[in-house]
Amino acid sequence: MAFGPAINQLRAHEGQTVTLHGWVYNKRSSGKVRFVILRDGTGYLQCVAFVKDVPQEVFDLMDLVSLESSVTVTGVVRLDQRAPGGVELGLTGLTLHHMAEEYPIGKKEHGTGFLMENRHLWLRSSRQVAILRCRSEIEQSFRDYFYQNGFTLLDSPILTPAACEGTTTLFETDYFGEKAFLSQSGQLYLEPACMALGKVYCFGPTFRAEKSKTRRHLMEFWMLEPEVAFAGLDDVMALAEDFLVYVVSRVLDRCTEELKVIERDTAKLQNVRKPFPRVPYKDAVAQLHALGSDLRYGDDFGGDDETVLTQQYDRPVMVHRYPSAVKAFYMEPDPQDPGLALCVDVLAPEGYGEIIGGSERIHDHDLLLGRIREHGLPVSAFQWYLDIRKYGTVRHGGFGIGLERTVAWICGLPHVRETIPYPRMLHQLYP
RNA sequence: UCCCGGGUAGCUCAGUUGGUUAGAGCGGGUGACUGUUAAUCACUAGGUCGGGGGUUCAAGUCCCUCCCCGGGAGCCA
Repeated sequence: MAFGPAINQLRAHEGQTVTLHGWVYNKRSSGKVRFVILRDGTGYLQCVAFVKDVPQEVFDLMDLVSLESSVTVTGVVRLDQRAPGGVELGLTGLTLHHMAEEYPIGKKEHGTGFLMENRHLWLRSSRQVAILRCRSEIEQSFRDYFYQNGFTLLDSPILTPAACEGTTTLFETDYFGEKAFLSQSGQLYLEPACMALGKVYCFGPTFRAEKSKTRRHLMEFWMLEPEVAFAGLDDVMALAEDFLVYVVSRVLDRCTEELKVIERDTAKLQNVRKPFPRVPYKDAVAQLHALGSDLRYGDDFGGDDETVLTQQYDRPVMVHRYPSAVKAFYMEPDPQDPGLALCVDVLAPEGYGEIIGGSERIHDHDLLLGRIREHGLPVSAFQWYLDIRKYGTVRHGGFGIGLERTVAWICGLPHVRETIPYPRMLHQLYP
């Protein structure tokens, strides 16, 4: 099948007769003149015909054709101020591929429950198209940044024998009679790999069986994790900062139209420049106390605390050196204060919360062995992980960034469910 | 698991102190209209008021219970 120009390229074809394929987005009529709005995935095109200008069967079909029917239109491209977008098609031919049944999603408002049940159709709406284009651009920029900065992509396994971090809930599956779990992080596999390749990253789906039911949680989400040999906490923070600045500027540069459709206030994204504030945990706690929080020193931040704290800044905030007790077992203790971990959480502005968590990893064999025992983890299962500390161990570190939370923040969305084509949420596995 | 808020037409919702035959907008159908912009206008079809039980002369409305959905907490990206 020969494809004509895309709707968003039509302006260059003024005066020409073109043929386009798409779906009927809307239709209107006024007696002897009829309008069919065509949608092709790149834009919307008003197609116009007067009764005297086209064969009767074409004019009739313009009225009979149902919303979302698939059609091919032929006509002359012309500029007209009255057309949405300023370009329209003087329709001469209309052929029907399939007459759609009554379309469930109307032009008026719908509830999110109904839209989620019809996610496969909801994807066709202009807002969802714009969001998914932004996601695609963000995902591409994730890969491009690390490719351009000398990292090697290292795919980590999805089926794993045990909890990477021990405690949190995992999806269990059967592996020829043995228990296997869907991965919740590739980090433990990246640490050995960075000793082979220097700078590595992985990017893939991640699974958490936590029964979380909030606007920030999915059971299945995409996470990118870099890991760098010879890197300390300051290097990890600098990397996270440089990376986020790149991603945001890339979206501002290439997704202008999409951000307009979503009605994102891009002024807030323009602020995402170096340097990001680096706030020690203990200073953040003091700051929150001054703002009225009853957070206890030693506790991790709650959702409200994160929101209040990030509202004090116009760009992402890097909170570092949390108490070791609330962080993962593999994090290097701060030599200045061994009760603290050399870790960082990057909190997105506007109340979007944690999008990055990273740290310097323990590189001393005996210290790590002690931590594994303290956490009640089976030493034998972690032998390969401990091995790295026996053969030329070095300081190293990295972070993980959640794609969906990043998309939600950059697009200014109230809920992560719109950032992924088919969200997997608590009690929702359909469509 | 816990705490809130919901469930009425295909969709989004209203429904007073418990009181006659349960309403609107959108969508569907029929018709009108030569430049519509979520077109407009007229007419029309469309309901097990989430399920079960109870109180009452009378329940969409009050009580009990179960189911489902949404938001939040914990946990996390």
